[in-house]
Amino acid sequence: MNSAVSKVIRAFPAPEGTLHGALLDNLRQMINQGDLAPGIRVPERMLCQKFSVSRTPLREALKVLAAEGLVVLLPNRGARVTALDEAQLCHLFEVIALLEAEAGRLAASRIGAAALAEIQGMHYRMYAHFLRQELPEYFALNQAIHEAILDAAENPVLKATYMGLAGRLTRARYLANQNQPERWQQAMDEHEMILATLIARDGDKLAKLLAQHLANKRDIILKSIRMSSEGEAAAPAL
Amino acid sequence: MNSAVSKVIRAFPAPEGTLHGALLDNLRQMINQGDLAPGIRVPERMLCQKFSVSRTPLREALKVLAAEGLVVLLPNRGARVTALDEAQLCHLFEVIALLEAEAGRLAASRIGAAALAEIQGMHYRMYAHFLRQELPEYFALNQAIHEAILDAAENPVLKATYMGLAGRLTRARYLANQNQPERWQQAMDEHEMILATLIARDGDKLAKLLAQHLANKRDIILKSIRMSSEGEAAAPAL
DNA sequence: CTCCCCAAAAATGAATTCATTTTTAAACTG
DNA sequence: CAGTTTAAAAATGAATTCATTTTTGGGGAG
Repeated sequence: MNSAVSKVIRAFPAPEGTLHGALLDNLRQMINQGDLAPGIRVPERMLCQKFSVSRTPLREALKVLAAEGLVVLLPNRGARVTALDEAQLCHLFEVIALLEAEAGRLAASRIGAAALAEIQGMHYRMYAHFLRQELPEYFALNQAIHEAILDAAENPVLKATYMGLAGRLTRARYLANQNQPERWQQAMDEHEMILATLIARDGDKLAKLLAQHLANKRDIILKSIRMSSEGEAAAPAL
Repeated sequence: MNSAVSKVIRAFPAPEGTLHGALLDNLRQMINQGDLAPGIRVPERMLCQKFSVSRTPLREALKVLAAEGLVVLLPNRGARVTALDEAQLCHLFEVIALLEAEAGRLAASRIGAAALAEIQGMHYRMYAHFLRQELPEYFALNQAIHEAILDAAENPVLKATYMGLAGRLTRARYLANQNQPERWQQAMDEHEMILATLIARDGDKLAKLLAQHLANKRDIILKSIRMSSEGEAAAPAL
């Protein structure tokens, strides 16, 4: 039922039965939840102890995360979580908006009745969580709906690319949701429009709505960053 | 001078002084040149011998290539180069065209005089190589020009995303160029139009031209695939 | 002759070990 | 006492080693 909640964002699925695959999931989660602060050095030993594995699979996982842009590897100086400054965030959103708008356009013409019903169902469940102000559940379904639109576009490359970039935003988006609950109602309204337009199969309008939805999200995140870095001296990185 | 020739397509630059970084370059080149045929198993030992390294850095490099989609890793069963079938190729082009069209739109408004002159210079050098029918040099400058447009868009995320996807096409594009020289003239004409439109700073028109340019490239590659897999029984993979 | 089963060989996944680089911290100098 | 130098400690990069899985090839049953 709530299987969408535990879904992991990943462009290319790693083998399930391997340690480095499991490590990828865990490290992603740690980064997204903020357990690994951006910018600070991440000692391999510590992570090895935490996950009870040797350095070999851990280092493989770090290489993959680096290839995805979630961490940066400095030669002989370890890995650190990528810090997202405002400029990079805007760049990320510029591309993500492009991809999701195109996905909406494609989805409007390609989506089938079953997938449409599925999205509708998720939408109403999300609405219920919104009414009860249950943020984690709302957040998960929100992501699931956007994913479903990407699925409906029926272009695996488009989806994988989107997932890879969206994964880099997960942490920022979650923080913004926590910091700016007053924007919640507006986001919910936008989702109502998005669903209606998808049902109407108006691809161009849907593309515009999704792009605007993301632009709003971006502004919220930017405001949230500026808020949280108010007292700190010139450290507006996330 | 001809530094563009040796340029490597890579979304996130790997550390230079490390073995696994150098291995990434070498493996990419081998894949793009067809030294590693798609679909067949790639024994680690063989590659270790070839590059005179142990399996540790090699396996790290393979994990990264897998994350990028250039190879697939089957648990306990090794790595193999990803085979691009027609459907995946179309999906790739759909996304790449989207990205490059947007890059063109952005570049038209953001590019500076110096960068524009640089592109013009590359264009004329490319034309010279076209006249002399020097495919490798033409090919390298062609890529460099498309890269320069991405640079001019001034969005590092857009460029990195584009580079990652374009890298997966390098092999196919090179093969198509070899197989279909008669299309060369048309591609050259299209580049003339693209340059003129960039100089005129007509973003919308440039976006359309680039999308069309890529659509034509896609058709050439598809035709080339169908040609080369004529006799073979249902093996239209690249 | 074909198919199936099983043992030997080879390949992969991961831990350990070794070498080099970086970090640290204390001692020394001015 | 501040700043520099340097030696010890720690961390990273890579090779080696070990365990498990898969592949392969031969022998036997039908």
